[in-house]
Amino acid sequence: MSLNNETPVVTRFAPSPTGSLHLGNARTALFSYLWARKCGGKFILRIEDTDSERSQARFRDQLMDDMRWLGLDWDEGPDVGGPSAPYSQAERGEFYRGLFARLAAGGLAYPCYCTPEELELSRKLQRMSGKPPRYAGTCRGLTAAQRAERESRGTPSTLRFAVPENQSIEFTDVVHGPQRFASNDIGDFIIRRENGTPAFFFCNAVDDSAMGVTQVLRGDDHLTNTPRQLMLLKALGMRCPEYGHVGLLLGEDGAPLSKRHGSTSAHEFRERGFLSIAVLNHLFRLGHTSDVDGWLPLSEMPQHFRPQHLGRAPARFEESQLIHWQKVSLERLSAEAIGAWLGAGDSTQFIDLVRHNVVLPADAIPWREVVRGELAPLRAEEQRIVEAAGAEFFAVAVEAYERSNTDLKVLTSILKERTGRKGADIFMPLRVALTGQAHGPELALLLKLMAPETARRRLLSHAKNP
RNA sequence: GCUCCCUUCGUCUAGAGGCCUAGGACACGGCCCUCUCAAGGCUGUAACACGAGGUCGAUUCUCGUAGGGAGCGCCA
Repeated sequence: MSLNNETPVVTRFAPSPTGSLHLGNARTALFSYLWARKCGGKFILRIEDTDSERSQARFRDQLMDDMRWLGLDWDEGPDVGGPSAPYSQAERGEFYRGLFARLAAGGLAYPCYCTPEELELSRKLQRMSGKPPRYAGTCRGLTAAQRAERESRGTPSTLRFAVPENQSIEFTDVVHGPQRFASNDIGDFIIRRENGTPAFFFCNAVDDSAMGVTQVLRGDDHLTNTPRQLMLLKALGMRCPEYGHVGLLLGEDGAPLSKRHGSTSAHEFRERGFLSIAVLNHLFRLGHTSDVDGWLPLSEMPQHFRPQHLGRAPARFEESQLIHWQKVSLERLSAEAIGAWLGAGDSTQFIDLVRHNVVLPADAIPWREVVRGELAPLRAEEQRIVEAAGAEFFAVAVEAYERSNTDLKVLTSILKERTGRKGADIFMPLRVALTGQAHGPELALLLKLMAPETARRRLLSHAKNP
């Protein structure tokens, strides 16, 4: 139904500010954003900062900054506000308290006085006897008197949701299709921690519902958690959103994308100089197939986003593909934009010269050195090219250069005439001697940009016999 | 251990019983262009995890097997 534009689509991205924006999260954020934009719906940003130990303001700020960098702007969120404010869970305590009271009053949740140590032990025992490590229900059957007794002693407690017995929870996942789980496989879970803060299963579900979210796109790792949230919303009589679980993002070795794979956060790619639109184009096709193969600007992605073509299988992130989109994206930039991207105040000629030989800003550094700095010692391969040409060749080259007025055409035609050589036999030794490398931007322009004494010195250094 | 999910070229994937001698993109190789690289054009190598079952016919349906992953947390 949502695919037919019948209901207004409201999607959200709900990160917890405990680190920088992971690529996998950036991808689900992109998909959620695109879904909302495709349907003319709303995209909400909600900060899940209930874990005060790990949540940090600087992470939240960086998260929002990186989202903006990607261009994924939100209609409602902690900074822009909206009808469901506040959008930081740390500020929604009052809302949660009301729901906790309702659940407790209705006998749908109960206080649990078990200590973490007891729970740990219980889990260990269950695991050892080959059973799923679930909450044993110790405190579920406590009488009012027993509870009162513990309360009077000041025993700390959590609040657990009383999972209904013998129920079958069914739902249709947007990407996985029909799902069915048995409530008996699910233990009573904590919805309020000892310190009074709400736990993920709870606040995540009730906020989605309360904020009017219609489509929740998230990682596959939440699929088996979904029945919990569905039961919770049902117990509260709240509307359930539709859920879609996207395959996880893996590293090149097939293991979940983690630090040891190198860059894993949007921020790291940003800092290395990847363009946001390159990252977006790559993410757009990881676990999603569009009806177009080519590069798309963000503004055109919504119309080519197809929720029904979201992938179930986990996808590997390969940097070589990102680099492809980076190259394509770079080609679309003006010289001014490339200059700003390089960030070194380069001349227009220099920018035009190197822009097709550069993937990241750092790649321009060697060419800057070629033009106005020092050459690194030649590597074996380049050394061979120079030696094959011979000292005599460079002696002629120095003379030719003096008469060429930095014009490569003149220089090569003199060399051609004097040495009888042609083509690559002339160009390659010159390229290597002048730039130190066998590959690179157009030599004629490079020569123009070089200081005359630099070029002269480089040619001369090969003109003498060792 | 229990529950659930996943499995097409190296990678991202198309494919929803005959259109598939399995298509595209990236990467890789070759050719053309060219001083080189890049770009561009042409072109090549390369995949349905395995086994049964149903069907006239299976990449597509069913069931197993194997491999991978997730969940079972006072993390989200």
